[in-house]
Amino acid sequence: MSQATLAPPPAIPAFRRLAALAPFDARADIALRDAARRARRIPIRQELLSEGKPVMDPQILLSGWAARTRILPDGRRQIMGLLLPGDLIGHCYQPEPLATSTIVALTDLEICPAPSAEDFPSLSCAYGISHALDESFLLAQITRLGRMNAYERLADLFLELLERLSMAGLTSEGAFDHPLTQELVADVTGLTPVHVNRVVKTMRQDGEVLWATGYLVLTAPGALASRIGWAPFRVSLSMPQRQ
Amino acid sequence: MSQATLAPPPAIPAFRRLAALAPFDARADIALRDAARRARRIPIRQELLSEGKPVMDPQILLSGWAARTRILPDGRRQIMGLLLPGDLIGHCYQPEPLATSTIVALTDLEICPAPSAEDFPSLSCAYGISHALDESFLLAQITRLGRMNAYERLADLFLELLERLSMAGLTSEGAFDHPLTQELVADVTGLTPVHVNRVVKTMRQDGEVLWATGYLVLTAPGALASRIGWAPFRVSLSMPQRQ
DNA sequence: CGAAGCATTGACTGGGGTCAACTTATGTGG
DNA sequence: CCACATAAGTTGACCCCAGTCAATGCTTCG
Repeated sequence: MSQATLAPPPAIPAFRRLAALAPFDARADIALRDAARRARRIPIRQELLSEGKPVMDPQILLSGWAARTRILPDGRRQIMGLLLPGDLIGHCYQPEPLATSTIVALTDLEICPAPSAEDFPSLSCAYGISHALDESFLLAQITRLGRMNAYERLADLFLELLERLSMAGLTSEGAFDHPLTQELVADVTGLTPVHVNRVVKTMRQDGEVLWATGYLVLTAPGALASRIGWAPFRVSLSMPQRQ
Repeated sequence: MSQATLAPPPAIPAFRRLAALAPFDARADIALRDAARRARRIPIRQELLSEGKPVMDPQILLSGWAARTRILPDGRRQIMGLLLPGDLIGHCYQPEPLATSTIVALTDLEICPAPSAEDFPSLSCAYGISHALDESFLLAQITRLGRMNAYERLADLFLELLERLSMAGLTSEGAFDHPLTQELVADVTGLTPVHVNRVVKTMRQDGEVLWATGYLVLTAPGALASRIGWAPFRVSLSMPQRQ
């Protein structure tokens, strides 16, 4: 037996995502379950990281949504990206890291300390890929804001969310639960809440989305993706392709 | 002597930047000079990385400017960020990395292989900080595109360039050389070339900038910074503060 | 049941895009 | 060294996407 024992697909969505990025061995799986037992609850609206302040030890987001935000002196707010179950928080490669953005809980959260990559080498691969994906989300966000119109921005964002949530097994048939208000979507997409509302109205009329508070359905994700030229994220040859 | 010998301030701008991020020892300095001797020239407009293709071994940009770009199916182009002397190219933490954006030379470049952090531990700190700064530039870019008007976008970009170039010693008195066309600035800031031209005209009339092809002067960087709420980048407590 | 937050809609405005013409560099070959 | 070609910068006229302002419903939850 030269091959390390792989853990079975995890039941916890957050860990299912990590395993989808790069399989890890049974030892790492045990460490993760153990960490999950020491999970901490974070109430909605609480800040996990504050821009300019030291960064906490690396954590895994077990459940709930969070946002990386920056606020301009005059109050304008931009959300740099959303954090979903299975995402990493506070993984840095520089010494004494300072937070470059504020992370705020959009729902009540569960987070747990991330087993260190040194102790569990089979996790470092998943961590590295997760990190690279994070960067890739930022690039997608830049393209959205810089070169897409309002309709495309919303569609592109929804497709990203669908893709990311599906890695954790949190979607079914193009549908997923979410805690987004139209104001939050506006702060992600660089629009105003009023205009988000108008665009959502159009998307509904087009039959592209069903949006109810807390719940979003993309009726034809594939068609929408090809219409706006959206493509899945790919940051490593070794990352398993989705079907 | 418990302290490692620190190298004197490097003469090459690219290395001066790295040393400014985190001091390294004489051994690393020698390795860098040695790498510089094996520098490669890249002609203008050549691609260093291509989106979706495997990433080359880690390199240091010794001289010249490059851009991280993404092109939408219909030809719209967005520049995610600019690469300046001393910036790192192709440093990834995931296995078998694939490029998430295309990197194209805006001028003739010199690049050299980056001495590995394993062989020269005193460099890993500078690499880590450089990596964190890169992310921080992406966040700045997102805020620019999402929540700033055209005037602020240009001012913010110019201040970022001034700050970054000054770390390599490539500025004097708010002035620096650059290879930017108004079309390139437009692709960075998410505007059209025509509108960039109009905004530059206003900035000239305001006395904020002197822009000639190849050369940019910010007449009062400090005042401009406080007017638009710009702040220097800070990603590590251990990173030396600028004066 | 009241209050606060969120969603929705209309009327109007304006920043930035589009189109097109023209001027000014840059440069390349004869 | 000039002639021509091409790229880059400049300007005006006009338009439209998205912002602003404001009023009105609709939930949700204490």
